[in-house]
Amino acid sequence: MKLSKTSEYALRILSYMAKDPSQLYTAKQLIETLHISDKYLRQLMTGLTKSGLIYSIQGRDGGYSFAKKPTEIFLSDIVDSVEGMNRYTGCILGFEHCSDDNPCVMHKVWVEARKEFIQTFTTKTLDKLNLEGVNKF
Amino acid sequence: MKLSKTSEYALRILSYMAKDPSQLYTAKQLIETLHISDKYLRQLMTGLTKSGLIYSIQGRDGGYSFAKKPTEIFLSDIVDSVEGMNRYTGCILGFEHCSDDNPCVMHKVWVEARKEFIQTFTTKTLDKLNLEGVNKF
DNA sequence: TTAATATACTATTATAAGGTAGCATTTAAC
DNA sequence: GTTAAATGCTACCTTATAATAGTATATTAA
Ligand code: SF4
Ligand code: SF4
Repeated sequence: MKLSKTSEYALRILSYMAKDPSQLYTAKQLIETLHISDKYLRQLMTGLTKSGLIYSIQGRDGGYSFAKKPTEIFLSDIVDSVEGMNRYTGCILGFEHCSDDNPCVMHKVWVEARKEFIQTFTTKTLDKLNLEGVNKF
Repeated sequence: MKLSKTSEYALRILSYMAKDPSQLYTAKQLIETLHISDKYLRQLMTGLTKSGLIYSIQGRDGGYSFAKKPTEIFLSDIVDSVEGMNRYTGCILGFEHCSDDNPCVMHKVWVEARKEFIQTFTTKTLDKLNLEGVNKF
């Protein structure tokens, strides 16, 4: 139930941007606000750009802004675009080949807990987050 | 929603042992059955022994067996004994200081999903796993 | 008492994730 | 054009996790 730093960063960045989705954000601004290391954030932003969630404008007065509306971006899209959601939705015991037909001892117990997790990430879009009145990113 | 290898191993080992809880298992036997690397498994077993979930008998004809009954071992006890459950129950965005009073934008959404996860690990004991008819460890 | 077969301990190595550095490229203002 | 300010790329470094190696210790059977 822990995400990688990479996914943490991506969620923090995009949820911050979602507060004012039409704005153009520079890397510098994001770094100072979110305290994420410079080059690592830029790598992530390039990735998010390539996957089509945001677009980037190079050159002077450049920056990043949403390519899709926050209402169209599911939390799972964000994780998918930086590392792949299947890293978290797969088997809790690390087995490769799993199914309801050939389960391990934990399957039943695990599937129940996982359901809620997957549900949350695949049905909640960025705008559904508690963006109003919160300033913690 | 992914556990470390360390926790994966601990769960696999103990759930395997729980099929026949009175038996004494040698490290060799566990390694061959579960395909976990030799020395790493032994380190884990030593840790599980020190935390009181199992006991070890040294010397010839030695091995490991349960110190507590599977009915008394919660899944969270297992994770706790090898690395600490708080690694998974903390903040999904990685913040240190969090509360319902000072939440981030994801808190509400996150807490719902986390609830089920914590519930599962803190209320299910080893014997509640699907031990019958399953041979995948 | 000796040999065989276990676990315990500690130091080292390997791998993957996260973070850094430097330079290239793009664009707008002047 | 030149310069300033932004993103893009690639190679390298650091840290934490996982895996391994070697040796010490414990116990039992012959
Ligand atoms: S059966 Fe389910 S819980 Fe067990 S290893 Fe497969 S996916 Fe994981
Ligand atoms: S408010 Fe909740 S979700 Fe947000 S950082 Fe804190 S614990 Fe995590």
